Amino acid sequence: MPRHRFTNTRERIERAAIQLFVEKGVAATSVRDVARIVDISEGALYRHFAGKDELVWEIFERHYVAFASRLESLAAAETTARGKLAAMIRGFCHAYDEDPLLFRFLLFVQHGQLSRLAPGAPTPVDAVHSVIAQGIASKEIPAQNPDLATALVFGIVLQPVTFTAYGRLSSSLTSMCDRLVAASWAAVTTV
Amino acid sequence: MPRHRFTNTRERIERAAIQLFVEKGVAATSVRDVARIVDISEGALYRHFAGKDELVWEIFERHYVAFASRLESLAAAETTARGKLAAMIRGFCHAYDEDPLLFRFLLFVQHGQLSRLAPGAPTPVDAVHSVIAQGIASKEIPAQNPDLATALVFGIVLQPVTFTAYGRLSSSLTSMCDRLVAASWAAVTTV
Amino acid sequence: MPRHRFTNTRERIERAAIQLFVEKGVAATSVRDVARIVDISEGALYRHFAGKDELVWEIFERHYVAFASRLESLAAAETTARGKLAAMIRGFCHAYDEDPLLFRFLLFVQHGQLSRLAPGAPTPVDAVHSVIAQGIASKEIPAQNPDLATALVFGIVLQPVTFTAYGRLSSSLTSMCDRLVAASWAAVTTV
Amino acid sequence: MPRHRFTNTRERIERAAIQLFVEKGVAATSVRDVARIVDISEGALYRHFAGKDELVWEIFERHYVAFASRLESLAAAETTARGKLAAMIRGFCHAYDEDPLLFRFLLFVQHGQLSRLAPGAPTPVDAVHSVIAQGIASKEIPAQNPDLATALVFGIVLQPVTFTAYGRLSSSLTSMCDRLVAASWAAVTTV
DNA sequence: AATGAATGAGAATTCATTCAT
DNA sequence: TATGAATGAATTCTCATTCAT
Repeated sequence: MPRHRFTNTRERIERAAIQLFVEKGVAATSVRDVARIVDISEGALYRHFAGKDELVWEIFERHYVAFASRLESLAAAETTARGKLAAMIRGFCHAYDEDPLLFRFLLFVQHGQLSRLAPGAPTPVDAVHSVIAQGIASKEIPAQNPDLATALVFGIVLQPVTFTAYGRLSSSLTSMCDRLVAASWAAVTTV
Repeated sequence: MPRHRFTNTRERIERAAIQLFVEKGVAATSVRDVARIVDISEGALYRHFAGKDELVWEIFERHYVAFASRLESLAAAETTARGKLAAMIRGFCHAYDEDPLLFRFLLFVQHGQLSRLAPGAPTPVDAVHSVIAQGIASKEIPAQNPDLATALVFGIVLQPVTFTAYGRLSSSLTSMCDRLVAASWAAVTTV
Repeated sequence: MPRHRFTNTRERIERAAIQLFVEKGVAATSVRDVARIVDISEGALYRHFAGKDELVWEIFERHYVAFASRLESLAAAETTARGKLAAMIRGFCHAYDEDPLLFRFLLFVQHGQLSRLAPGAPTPVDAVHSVIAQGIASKEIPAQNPDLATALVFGIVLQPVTFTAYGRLSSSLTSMCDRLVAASWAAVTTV
Repeated sequence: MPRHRFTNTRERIERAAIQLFVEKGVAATSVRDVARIVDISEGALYRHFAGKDELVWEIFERHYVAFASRLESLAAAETTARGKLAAMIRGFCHAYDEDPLLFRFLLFVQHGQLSRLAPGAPTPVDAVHSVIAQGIASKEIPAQNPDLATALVFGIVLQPVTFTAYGRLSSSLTSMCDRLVAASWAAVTTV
């Protein structure tokens, strides 16, 4: 049975991969597992991706950079530090709710992939860090270690994702978004 | 090399395993890797641990439960919700600074191990959750979802560990401890 | 060496396996041994069989059940107990002479495999037992324990196979077939 | 804890080994399995036997030769071919009933051990073969291939042991002894 | 005699990847 | 593009055996 032209095989591979990588972890997911879900042969997968590592990397890179850019745009549309931070956190929440699997993929997989990013490539951490640093410079945020402040914001936003994955929280992040904004601002301004 | 008597092979295996599991991840660490560092044969390792899974599990279980108990003791020695929470966060910081590798091992490995814990076994999450729930009951902490509040505290405390692992923060957690306590309390009381 | 198309690797694996299993025993035959004879890599073997156990089982099951059915057909074509028994014994002899290796494989391997057979699956023992029980019911065979009678027949027919394997008898069973029939009948009717 | 002098460790090892070898097969039984049952260390076992192969061989050789001699004595005490044969078959039955595990050990293990026997060593097969050959010479038994006749007798006597192992027959061989004698004689004299 | 840690060879199995078709 | 047989290296684990104590 020849597969038709205009297939979306590549997308189906990415989707299956994301799912398995999140469910079982990258190392525990074999190329065979992915091929089986997509219902193609293992060999066929190599027509679309150079290898397993590339599969992980290509999915990661594209979405990670896009997400970072999106965060930067959201921040750029606001004028105050608090507004920028709130917009970014809302961006996190929406991104998670739009595609929880993808979000968790990016979260869990980054450990192994960050080192491959181009040196100047924008990252969500940079985006938040930059807003906080500017807020400190403009005195909107009290003087402090901007890296630690960034860590606090990331912790506040991402830990609920982890808790959700474990079933300790119900699933929508958007519904907690205001709380996360408030908590982040409180954490960052309480020195 | 003495063949036995006064040998501490088991401890050396645990130490090597923790190091490699943190550096490369459990899946990417082979039994051979561990044996090579300890400078014993692969087969010898199986005299001390029933298998790779057991190796991970035994190290995890012992320290995880011990840490949870320690947190509970620290909280029990305090009377107010804030005091309990502060004591526990200090407990986290000290635990990390005492043995950063072990702490990160527990942090990164828990995903796969939590399901093996005995049903009633105490966990750090339970310890913090319990203090927060009591604080809400006693009005020391405003009414709110205690699970979300717990997530906020964990995010605030653990994300700096992650940032430290990536070199984005300098290494001592104790030095930031007061800040983490303040940020946690602010996050939890700002609803 | 063509990589595939019109390949009969699976059959070659089965053949090599039967030979080695008979020569050295299942436990003493490694997957590597089999792969070496077939001249493929060990890994390649797993494309055709899920594992060593499955290799043994699949070969056993197919031929064992087929042989049992064949015996049943042979018996069904006869009318008297003696005729049925004779036909079955002839069936044994022909089966052995057709493919002595396969026959010995079935004989030596059954110990470990019988428990995996589907509960109602026909077996050669059942086939013979059934004929004997009917013969006793119809008074063609004197009243006696039909299990013991079945054992006698099996012993008479199979022991020559064992002796042949040890070189104590020359190889064709068919040539002794009439004798085995006569001996079986004598053993079964002498109470 | 030093074990006492006058131990019977060696006997206990043999007993455990026989049991495991019969239950699981020689190849599937590890030295560790044996040591565990005897409750000694693996190393200690090597004080009593040079190795696993020797363990099998020493148990086999002693009992096999003893049994063959016993059969020869039993035959020697009789004068007629039928009497000798009957005595030997009774010997088989008693040997089995006295120690079914040991009997089955000898039966199942001989395949791998017979080649190690000293060239002239007496075997049960030789004993029976010799009686039958003499019976043919003396016309007590009709002219025929004495090897085939020996096979018939062995089949008739040993197959019930196999059936017993599978639970298809109840356990005492002695109770069927007369029947086995009659069947054997019938099989051997019906040419 | 006995222990138990250690070895080293080898077992079964998995897996990313290649390649003829 | 797609297939699927094949590879070869690596992985987990077992086991008979040795040896210092």
